[in-house]
Amino acid sequence: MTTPRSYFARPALVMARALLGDILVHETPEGSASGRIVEAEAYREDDPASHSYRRTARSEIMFGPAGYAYTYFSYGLHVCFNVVVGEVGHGAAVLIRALEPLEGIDLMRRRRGLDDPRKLCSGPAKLTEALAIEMTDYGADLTRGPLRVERGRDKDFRVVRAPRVGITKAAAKPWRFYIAGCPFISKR
DNA sequence: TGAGTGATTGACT
DNA sequence: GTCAATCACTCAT
Repeated sequence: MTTPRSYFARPALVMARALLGDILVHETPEGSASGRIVEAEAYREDDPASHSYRRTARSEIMFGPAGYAYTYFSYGLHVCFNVVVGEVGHGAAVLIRALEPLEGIDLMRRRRGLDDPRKLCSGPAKLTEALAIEMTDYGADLTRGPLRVERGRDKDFRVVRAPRVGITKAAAKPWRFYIAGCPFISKR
């Protein structure tokens, strides 16, 4: 299954909400793992909290075509995963913060060293570990291929809009979206 | 060339 | 609630 690039070429705030209920899949030699996106945050170039606030080598990919992976290394030990969104020339992306594990749960358990499904993907650096997403996935095409986003069928849920998590700049902007009542979102 | 910073997590008090 | 781990990136010398 593939997802058209045009799906991703919409503004960050629209996409942060639209991606909820979609499925993130990663197929590796160890097996396939996937999860339903239940929490996401929007980042834009006019936003001091965004890596694209300054256009640099690292953030350049956010200004290119939508539907590619932007991964970054955080706090010296974590990888976080973003979906590049919006029109070419706009530095926009959506940070995927939490998944509801669907496929390959035993594989995720092994990678995370945990049993509780609620803790496997309930944070931006947790889901990358569970799905084995690494810096080598920087720039991966998410419309097709081993690491991809598939459109979800069930979108029958209520969405909560709230301030983003863990940032110091522009912390008041309510650009975090998550599925109401979902037990798989990150806390705080 | 080097210091400060950070879209985090997990262990410990 | 507090704090260490640990490094790529950014900006200032």
